[in-house]
Amino acid sequence: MKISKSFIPTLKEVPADAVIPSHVLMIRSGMVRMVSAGIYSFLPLGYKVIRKISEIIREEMNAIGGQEFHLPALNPKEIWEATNRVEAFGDTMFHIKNRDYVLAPTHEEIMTFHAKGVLKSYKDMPQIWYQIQTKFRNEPRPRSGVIRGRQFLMKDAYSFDTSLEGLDKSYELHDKAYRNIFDRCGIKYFIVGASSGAMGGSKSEEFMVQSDAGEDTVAYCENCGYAANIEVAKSVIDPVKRDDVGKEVYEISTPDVKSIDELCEFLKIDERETAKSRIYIHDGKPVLILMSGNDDVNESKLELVLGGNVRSAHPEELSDITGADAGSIGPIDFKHRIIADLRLKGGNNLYSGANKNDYHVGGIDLERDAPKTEYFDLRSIESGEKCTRCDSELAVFKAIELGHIFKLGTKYSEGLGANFVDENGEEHPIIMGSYGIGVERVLACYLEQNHDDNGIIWDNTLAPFHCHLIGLNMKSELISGTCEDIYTTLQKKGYEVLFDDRNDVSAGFKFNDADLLGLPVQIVVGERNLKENMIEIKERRNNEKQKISLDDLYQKLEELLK
RNA sequence: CGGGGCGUAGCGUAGUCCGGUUAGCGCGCCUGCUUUGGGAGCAGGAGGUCGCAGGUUCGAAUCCUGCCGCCCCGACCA
Repeated sequence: MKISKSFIPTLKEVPADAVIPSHVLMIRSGMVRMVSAGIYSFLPLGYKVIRKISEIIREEMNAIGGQEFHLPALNPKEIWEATNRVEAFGDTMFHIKNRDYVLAPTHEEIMTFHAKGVLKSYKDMPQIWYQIQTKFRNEPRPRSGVIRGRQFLMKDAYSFDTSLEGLDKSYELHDKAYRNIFDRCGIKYFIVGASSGAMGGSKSEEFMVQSDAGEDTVAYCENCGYAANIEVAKSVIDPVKRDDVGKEVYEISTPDVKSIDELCEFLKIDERETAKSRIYIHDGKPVLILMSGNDDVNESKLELVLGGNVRSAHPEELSDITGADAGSIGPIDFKHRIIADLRLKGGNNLYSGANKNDYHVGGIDLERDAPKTEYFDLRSIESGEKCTRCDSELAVFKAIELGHIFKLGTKYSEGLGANFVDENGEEHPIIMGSYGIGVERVLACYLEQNHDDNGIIWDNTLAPFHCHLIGLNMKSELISGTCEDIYTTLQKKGYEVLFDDRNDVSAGFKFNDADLLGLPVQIVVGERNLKENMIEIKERRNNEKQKISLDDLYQKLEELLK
């Protein structure tokens, strides 16, 4: 491709709206342009990369027996009503105004619709069906460029099996395929066990990439590979101490002391000697949550313990429930359920609120003074805490979800009546799995991990072109003639070449554009070297330049672009 | 949906507080000449409903009201 004839609108300046590196680079290198919040056009260069990623996905999916579909984005609403997901998605689903259609945010329903009545016998399975298509979700806040859009490209696959063992096998196949895909794309990722949320089903794993632009927080142990979403992550519990001599409960006047920090300051004690109380409402009933010191309640863990949704009590509800306002609430004589973090188990001589404004109590022994207290893991873990598996230090950081594999079960086959008949003539719902990859996220994550101050650093696998041929002064016939020869020869040899043949652009401009676009190898043809029949070759990954003979070019390229 | 910021030429921005020439600058774009190993030089040129709609005023990019859009934080997130 000759740059003089192509549409690759690079930008020298950083666009005001782009914040994270991948977004900046995609815009600056002319891969995408935004049309509206969370809605992007892929320009030729960006689309070339998307196609390369898609092709890798396709190859790996086909290798495990996947068959590609092309499905409608426009779906009759009633199919989605059969599985109750119009309600489940709520405002996240786009609705068509002048007909009862919705824009598909994913494709479980449509795939199941096609399975119904066709996968009739156990002999018809297993099957793996997939598609690589655009999905639509009315995200309240699109962000980070293509990482969270209202319209995005997703590969999703569905497996159909007759037994849980069969599902296990399909799941394992996808797990392997996903590792191959991300490995081939050159992305550094890790795998997190996760809850499957609104998708339903049991086991699921997320393929994650560490990034400050991520929307999930995860804990990761580099030593043993333990990885978990912060919502469920565990660390070794460091319990509060238990003194040999237990005091009796006594009341302390603590005027204007509200926070744990103020209490510690006032009494000259350590925060580990305190038990913080938070009131939550669950099923309309108040529950007192006790945490050590300033530890925060992890509401996801709390919901797992209690089952169903919880909310923290409104300030005006507190005194009805406890007799005191926030800052003076505690477990002693509390009339409702008490749940404490495991850290507090066995602790004594603790300080907490007195359920009377401006008073606290000391000398609390939870086992003695609040014997009905239940103990659970309720706190969010932090970086530096010990891994429960190997006692190494855990890291807690943000991550982007690239892919997600679920064991769905029968939610959709039951909802839509997709049944099969087994060996004994009995009818059962098909057992399904669901497996997604955010295709644009693969691109964004790759860029997050592979760039420097000057621009992108492509590997040969995903690079939109293999090499960047730069003719420095195209008005020189020697240079332009040589470049044309190289260009033609390289193409004949099967390389994808981007040829900067512009004759009105200075050398520095071309170099900087080349670094920005980041193709793996730059071939620089300039008058100075060409006089000696030499050209320069630069590897973008390490910016190493070498002067080589024109005759050695093709062999050198073969080495570099293996 | 809550908090904060922003909206001026294709891109990046000054001017807005304190209303008053022809809305300024850099990049990019067009023409010509020169230039070609790290974002060239000179000369000339084009390009603006100052987000939209009302209002105040002799006069509005600037003040007031409403709306829209975009970014960041939070809530939400298969």
